Amino acid sequence: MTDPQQVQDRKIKLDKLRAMNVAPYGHRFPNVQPLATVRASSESLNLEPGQHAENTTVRVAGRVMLHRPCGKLVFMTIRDGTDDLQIGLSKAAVSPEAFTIANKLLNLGDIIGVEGTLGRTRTGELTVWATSLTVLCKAVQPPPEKWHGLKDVDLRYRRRYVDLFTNPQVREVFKQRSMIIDAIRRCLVERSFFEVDTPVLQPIYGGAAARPFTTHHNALDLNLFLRISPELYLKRLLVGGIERVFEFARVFRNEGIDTQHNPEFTLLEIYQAYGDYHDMMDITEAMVAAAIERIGGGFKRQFGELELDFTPPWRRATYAELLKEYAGVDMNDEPAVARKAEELGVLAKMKAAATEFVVPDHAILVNEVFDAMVQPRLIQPTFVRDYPAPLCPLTRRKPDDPNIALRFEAFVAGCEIANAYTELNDPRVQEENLRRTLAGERRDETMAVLDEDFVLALEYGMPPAGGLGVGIDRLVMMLTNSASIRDVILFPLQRPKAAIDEDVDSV
RNA sequence: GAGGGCGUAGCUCAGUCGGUAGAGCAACGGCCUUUUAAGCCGUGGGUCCUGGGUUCGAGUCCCAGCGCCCUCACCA
Repeated sequence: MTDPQQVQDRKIKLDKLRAMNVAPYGHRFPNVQPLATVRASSESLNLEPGQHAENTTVRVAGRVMLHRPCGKLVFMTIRDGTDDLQIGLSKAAVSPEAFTIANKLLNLGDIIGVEGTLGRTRTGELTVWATSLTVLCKAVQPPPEKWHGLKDVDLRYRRRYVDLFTNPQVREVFKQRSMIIDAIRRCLVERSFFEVDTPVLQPIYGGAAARPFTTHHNALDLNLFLRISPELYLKRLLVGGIERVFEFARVFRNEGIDTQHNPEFTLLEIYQAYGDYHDMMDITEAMVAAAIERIGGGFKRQFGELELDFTPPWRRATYAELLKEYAGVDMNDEPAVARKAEELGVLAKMKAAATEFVVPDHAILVNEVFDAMVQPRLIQPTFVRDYPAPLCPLTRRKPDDPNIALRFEAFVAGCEIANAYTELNDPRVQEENLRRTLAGERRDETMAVLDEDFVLALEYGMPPAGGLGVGIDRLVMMLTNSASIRDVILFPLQRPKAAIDEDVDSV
């Protein structure tokens, strides 16, 4: 396939540079100052418009975003990871080669290094007046349009590198993502939590209800799963005496993709020995507060049309209270729940979806009513605790009420961002629960099996503990006002284009 | 899985009733010493997502497919 005309033009310039003995792909360019630093430090110079400070040598580097040749002057705007800054290059002040390069051989998207002095133009624009110019990288692909940037959503994800250097607000979201994760990590370390890495490749998967990805190890001739959760390994570490443990776990779930689900995502899991789910609520609030303090913008934040208020403490309510409040029914009033479900058309919907329809029991109906009437209205950060036990078969029951599970979920903007339990540590009960759950699962090629080593670990003794999972991507969405999970994941999964598919097949 | 929308130059987008494929930016050549999405003069650039069909004639209408987005469903 022949190159587009603009790529050909740029390759011609590449050859012209080489003919001038100029390396189009440069090397080390030491001692550069970030553009934001240059801008900040220029304040103290109090430069007047038109003024030029001869004794202020700076070295900067960046990508050419705008290029304005103007006779015997060339103005450029370059961008680095911190800021944009204008470069001015006068024919009288640089070598003839440098002027030719700047005037004729540079294109938008090239990366250059500049040494020069600081000044302001007549209109007051801070400018590095170049004394020398170094080509650091000639770009052969043209960047997107300078005003609108890269808009095509598909291309933005497939070529995130272009998205990042053309759309600064995208870079800002990922910078905030990094700061959020760092703030959470520090918050946990400060509380004596211990960060670990547990296996991604697992011979037996567990810890959540989700379909896994499968893979294979050649040397061991072993089928493996990509983890759907780190839970069973982190609990082994509780047995091992790591009493406060966490992992930022990349997990993989072989399920649908939408604005809140990506096949791989980051799940923070935390376990605290001798604690329970109340401790996990405190930690959730503390982590989110630390994250917000780091990225700034305050506890009251815009999310789409909504204004969210993350000021701790968040509302803590029981499942039953919220059901009463939003659906107007008593959780234990079976006829009332059934009537409500009927009103909502839940049964009809379930009949339409199910292959073999089984009359749902009370807990299922409660759950349907909750999902339809309560969850979408949990806009402000809310902890929902004490779930109906049948909905959480693996969870410890409330000591004085076996119908209640010691679990909470945190919702923001109607979206689940955290899930926590007072963990079960009786190996016999845990094993029974696991077996019962597995028996109820549909048989297929990726069927879950009982992790007997996990049960063995519990038999050695796991301290009572609180456990928490936080959907980091969703939390980042909320805090950065991003509508789609793909906007907070650098390289979300996209179906490859046909040509790429062929390449894979031919290998 | 169902419904809806989108796919045209490197990028952002127009394209009327079916009648020779358009603009801005970018690119190329020229002019210009204070520009700010610089300006002026000139030039080149198209698998109109793919494949069929209807038609004298299809970017436009029909069918099928591919990719992406949205809503719903599924999935915790």
